[in-house]
Amino acid sequence: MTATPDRNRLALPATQVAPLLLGSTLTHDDDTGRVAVRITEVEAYLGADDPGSHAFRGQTARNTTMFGNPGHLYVYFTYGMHYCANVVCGEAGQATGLLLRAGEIVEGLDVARERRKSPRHDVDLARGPARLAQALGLNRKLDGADLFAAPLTLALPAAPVDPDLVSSGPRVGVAGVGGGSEYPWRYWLTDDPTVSRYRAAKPRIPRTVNG
DNA sequence: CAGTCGATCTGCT
DNA sequence: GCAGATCGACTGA
Repeated sequence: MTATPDRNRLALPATQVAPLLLGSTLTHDDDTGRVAVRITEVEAYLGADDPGSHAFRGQTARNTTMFGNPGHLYVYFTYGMHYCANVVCGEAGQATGLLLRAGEIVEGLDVARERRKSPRHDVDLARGPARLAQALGLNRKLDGADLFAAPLTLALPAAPVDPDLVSSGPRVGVAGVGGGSEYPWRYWLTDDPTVSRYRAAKPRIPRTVNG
């Protein structure tokens, strides 16, 4: 390896970093346990110009981390009960990042099972962004944390995986502009069993008031 | 397997 | 007030 730190390899728009992050390993090691996940699915968000991004409407208290330096973890709380985690990419201010959508538990299987009681199959432990965050024990306290320092370790592969093994398609859960095939910004390892099942983003139908 | 729905925080209107 | 980068439980085939 050259002297180029892995952090600098993240200082590009998320769509360019995506193939590099697939196959990488993220480890979280604290007093509640040590779990490592091999990333198999990510979703790119491109900052102020991306209607599907949290950064689209500018910087807020929640998304400040996205506007910072690459190589940090952006953790947000959503739907009243779930955490999701992004790897911040690009240069400071660009607010581009990769949502970690799915992975394979490669270390700390027992700890991951303890954190995620419901699934009957280990393949479901980190299948989906909120599940992955829960299996790794990620929460708002880790928002802004350095991915290359304790308690986190991000290990990038020496070289990106073979492009033939990578598939891409529309993002999940992003409705309207930015949710169609116009933006195929979801990337996954083809045929990997831990990749989350695709669900088309559908606008919710409001309940009728008069029941 | 596909469709539906509740849980309930955060930011914007 | 309301929609959202979701999940798990439930329903009907």
